[in-house]
Amino acid sequence: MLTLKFITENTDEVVKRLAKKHFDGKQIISQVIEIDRVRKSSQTQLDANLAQLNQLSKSIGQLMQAGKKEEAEAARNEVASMKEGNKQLEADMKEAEQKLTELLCTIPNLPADEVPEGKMAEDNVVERSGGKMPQLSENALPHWELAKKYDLIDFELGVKISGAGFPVYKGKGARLQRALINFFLDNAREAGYLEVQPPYVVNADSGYGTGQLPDKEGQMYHCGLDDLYLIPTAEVPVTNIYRDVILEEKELPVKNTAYSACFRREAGSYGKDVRGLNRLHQFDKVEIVRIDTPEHSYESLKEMVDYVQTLVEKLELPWRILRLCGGDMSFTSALTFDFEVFSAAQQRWLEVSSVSNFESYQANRLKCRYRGEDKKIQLCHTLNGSALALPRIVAALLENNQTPEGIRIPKALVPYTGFEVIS
RNA sequence: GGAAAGGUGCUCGAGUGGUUGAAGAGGCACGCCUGGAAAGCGUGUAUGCCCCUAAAGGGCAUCAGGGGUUCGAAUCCCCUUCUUUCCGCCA
Repeated sequence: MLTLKFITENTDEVVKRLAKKHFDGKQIISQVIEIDRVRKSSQTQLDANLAQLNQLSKSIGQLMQAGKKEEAEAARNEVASMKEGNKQLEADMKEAEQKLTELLCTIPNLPADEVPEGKMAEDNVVERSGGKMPQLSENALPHWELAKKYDLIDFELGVKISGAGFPVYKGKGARLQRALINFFLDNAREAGYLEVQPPYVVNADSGYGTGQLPDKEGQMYHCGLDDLYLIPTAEVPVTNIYRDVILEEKELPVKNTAYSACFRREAGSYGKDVRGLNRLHQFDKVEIVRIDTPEHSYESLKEMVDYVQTLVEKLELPWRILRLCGGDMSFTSALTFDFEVFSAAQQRWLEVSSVSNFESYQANRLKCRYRGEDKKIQLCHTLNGSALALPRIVAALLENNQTPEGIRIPKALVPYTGFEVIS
């Protein structure tokens, strides 16, 4: 969430910038400022009262020791009567605090200046693109047909075991998954990221820290008995490593990478979007996460985007990078670049990565801070990106590389798969 | 799952109702000492919020989290949670 300090000091700017995300913040922000005023005044009053109480209590101790029982008794009565008024003040303050966080959680992050205007996906700007568009024959198959033909993925079996969106990978299909995961992790490590293996279920505090809770609760699977959530991305457990942490400036940027299975309920999705591997309830992904200083975070973002580009290039896929417009970017992001690869048989672009700078929006919830060279403590910037999500990469690989002799595996991946062709 | 013991600052560790935000030790930072280093000596070493704000200063809260008893709680009581040990179960 945005910091109160920034909102109160830059009210007009905040309202103006939120408009780019098509969020009308005028009313809610004036509400925030008003409630903050209430909070401050009740705290000032309460603190003053408590100071007086503390003083009196101390004097009672001294009077008792000095044997002045009657004076002590008088002071005791005085204190008792003062306490009543404090209860109301305390309640006011707590209520204001709670209301404030609730409201702040409903305000999205401010888009960076570089975010293009726009309402929807069509308004995103193509940043750059590369790779060679494959020329497929007339009878080219979509990946779900190919998966069946070569017995790589069994969607029906997944339905039997769990439900739609939980495919079973088999044989070379399963080995391809494993190869991609290792390929991505090795590349990330070589690029300087520390590999971590996080838990796949998280508590509510973690969900709240990265912004999945409270508003996106319906997108996560929830284990009611233990009140734990299945992670929708490794971003959640990995970023939460740094919840309530004060880092030293010289430790930054922190660079972590993690493979995890990801679980998403995807309520409300339908049609061609969910065909085959296009949208699943469980999928594999390697994530990269960075914690950085405000001064360096955009440099980090650039490095991350460049890094992801090397992956799609090594996989020899036609790719493009989109700079998301204000209307299409996520609630918590300040600037996002999406990577898409072209799925030749489906004749459509598939999103395989989303690389974002959240600036201090996540860090404020996480209380992830750093101590600068000047000893001052301030919020970090957090960033993350997929590097990469597997299913749509697999879809594009299968479709684009189909030949009469079978499906060709890109060179860079062969050491990982142990085979050059799926036939 | 059953039983027991615990959770104190960067770390270890003292502290069972009254100037305890917290002894002591270690670590770390700075200074002195030194040709340099070690040792030694000295100083400093939490976070959030509020008041004031230029700085300085002051106040409140925080000894796992929440609630309670009390004029006063790290210290007593209740709930939650986590850790450790033993038993049970088990990849």
